[in-house]
Amino acid sequence: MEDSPQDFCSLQTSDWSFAAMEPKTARDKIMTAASHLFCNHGFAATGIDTILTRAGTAKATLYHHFKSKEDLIAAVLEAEGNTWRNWFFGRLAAVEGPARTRMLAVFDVLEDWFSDPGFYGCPFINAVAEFDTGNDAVRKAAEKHKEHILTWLKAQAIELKVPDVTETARSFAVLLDGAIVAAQHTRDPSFARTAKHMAEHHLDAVQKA
Amino acid sequence: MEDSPQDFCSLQTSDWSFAAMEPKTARDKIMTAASHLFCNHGFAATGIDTILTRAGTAKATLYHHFKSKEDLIAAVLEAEGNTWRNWFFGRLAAVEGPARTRMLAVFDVLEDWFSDPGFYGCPFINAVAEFDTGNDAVRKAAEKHKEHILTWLKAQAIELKVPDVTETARSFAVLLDGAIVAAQHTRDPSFARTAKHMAEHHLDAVQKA
DNA sequence: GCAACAATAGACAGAGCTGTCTTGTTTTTT
DNA sequence: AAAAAACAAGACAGCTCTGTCTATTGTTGC
Repeated sequence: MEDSPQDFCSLQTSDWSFAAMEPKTARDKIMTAASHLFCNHGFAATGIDTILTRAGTAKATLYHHFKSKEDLIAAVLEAEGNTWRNWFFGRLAAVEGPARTRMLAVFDVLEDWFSDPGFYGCPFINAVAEFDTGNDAVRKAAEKHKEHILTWLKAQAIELKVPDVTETARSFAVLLDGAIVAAQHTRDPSFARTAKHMAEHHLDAVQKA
Repeated sequence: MEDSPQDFCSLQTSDWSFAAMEPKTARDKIMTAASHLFCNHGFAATGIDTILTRAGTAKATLYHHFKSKEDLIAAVLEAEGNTWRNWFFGRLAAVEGPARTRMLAVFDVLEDWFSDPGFYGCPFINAVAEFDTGNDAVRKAAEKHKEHILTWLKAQAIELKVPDVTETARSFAVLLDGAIVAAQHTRDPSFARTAKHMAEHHLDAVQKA
């Protein structure tokens, strides 16, 4: 269970996670520690004291910034979502070429994500898996995250002039989730390429029609 | 948090879960209760006493049959896996027609699963999401489950004479995971059909080559 | 009938959990 | 320099958790 901060600090290159940012204020230190622990050991399994020890802060400080553990979980999820989406969409915005190329580049960026030694799957998928019916705030946060991704996908699909924009976005969403879970379970980043091939097949099929 | 057994008993028609079997021995009663609670509220969040109350058994009985909570979790996962695979592959074995039809029928059966009001996602995906690096036995159990599915998929792919059996099986696995997660998050069973369309596109693409 | 087993009921220990509170110190702002 | 905010350190209450243990009651096989 002991989880040395060292092996994590060696991953500081990973810029897709809030937990990789070097914290300045005590609030950031708490968020960073909580982010890492929640994502690697689960939300329920991570105690407040463990977070405090890792963050090197006092308990009163935590409860000064967050009114409860649930509140902290919500804050961590939101921060992780923001950081990840900035990273992900930023990478994609830099892709040159037509919409099809950019849309398929999704899976190249995914593969980079999967290849990071600190990859632990999608925090939202993991959170919903843990709480399921228990925590509605978590479900809503995950929903919002997925909505952001769907919106981006739809914008690309419109540019691509596919016949059914919504269905293409949904298809890509399924491939995204599937690749994430497969890569998380097997620790094999190449599932991103498997998903990419299917995305190509899908676009070929709907565009030639 | 209270979780009336009634609303669950109304789902006793769902035969894909161990938790839907009517228990006879005390051991079964514990397994059934644990199965339901673990899958609906998470593993860490479910206490032993909660399981005992639901099962209506004594604590000593639980620790007579299982040496620890971890042991119980392992047993529940194995039972859930067996029950689910029997149901899933049983349904598929009953499908008439060529291998392609049977392989695509995977997603029809999935949609039935997703449509069950008691659907909570895949226990193995949820378990790995919750424990991640924490519990190796859980990872191994999930691996074994995925291996069973991949084996079945490969057998179909061989019958279908696709050029790359392994890659087709991997592709279907990604679609499976993706559909499960998407359906779990949105509670929209039609993601199974989205996945099915992509599976068709994939088979079309690799078979015409 | 009797021995072996399975199950019940519940007290109990030891630990961990969340969250509150106090007291003092450091940092920032004005 | 003075006032205000942020933080550290840790005791504490109240609860829940896992797992053990004792004492007792059914149930089954021989």
